[in-house]
Amino acid sequence: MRFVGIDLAWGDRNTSAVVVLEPRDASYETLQTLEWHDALGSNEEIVRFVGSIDKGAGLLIGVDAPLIVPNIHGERPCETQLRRCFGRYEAGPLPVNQRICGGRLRGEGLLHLLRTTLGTTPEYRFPPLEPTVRRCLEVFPRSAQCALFHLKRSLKYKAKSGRSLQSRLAEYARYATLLESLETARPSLLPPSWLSEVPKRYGRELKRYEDRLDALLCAYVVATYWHYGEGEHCCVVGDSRHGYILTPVTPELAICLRKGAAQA
DNA sequence: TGACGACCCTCTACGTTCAT
DNA sequence: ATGAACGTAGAGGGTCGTCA
Repeated sequence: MRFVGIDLAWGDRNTSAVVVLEPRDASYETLQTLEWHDALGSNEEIVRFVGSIDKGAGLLIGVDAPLIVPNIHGERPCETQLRRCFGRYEAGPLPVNQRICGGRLRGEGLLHLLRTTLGTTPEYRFPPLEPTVRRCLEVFPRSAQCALFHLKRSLKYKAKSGRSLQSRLAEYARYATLLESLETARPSLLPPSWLSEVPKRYGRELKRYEDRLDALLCAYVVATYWHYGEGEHCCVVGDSRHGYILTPVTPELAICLRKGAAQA
């Protein structure tokens, strides 16, 4: 079984990062980093890289990018629902529609390529601990951070006007420390060696480090989902037809999301 | 109740810095 | 002097929280 996290750039100009996790032993309780790449270009390049670590058995991929976007205008129902519960944590998702993306949605292209090349489908329903499952699911790191690390507000490490480099570097260090703390979680994540090496200045290196952190978190999220399935640890918001987002949850967030689903 | 700011992420355009 | 690389500002859609 292998778990892949992809931080997918929306456009072609920026690079994407991929982190691959594998269970350390047959107990599946501890995950270790098998492989990573933080400067991948096209979808073809990404699929080639994922294909290079695929053993043909179980493969679960988590992508930080919209994969199913049928709506022309407005936002997807899963985004509305997610914002209602995560908005107070300043972790609401970006509304996505075909108009914003100019009708050219990179995630859909990647999903298609992964399906035809590696046989991973976007169907999110499968029994936990199924060792031969091959799926590709949309995940959202910002909500995952709030739920996994019990944050009151999302981490502010993204470049934004008025945000100093110093404050961003502090948030990166915090993010890295929080990811390291997953060593004592279930499943346990052995921190990769690069995790504590936060770049000290602006530039490509910092951007790629950021992508790697998000890709690592995406991989961990799908691994958690594989372990527990949908329930008190993880929720799938939305559906395969209108688009969905997989996110870890706290018990309070699970109640909020269930309430939202009942109203929808 | 309405207005406003903040937030999510990426892109484009433009200005600045650095190497050749 | 020139071009490449990089940083910054603002736009885009929709919702939530705060304040008047």
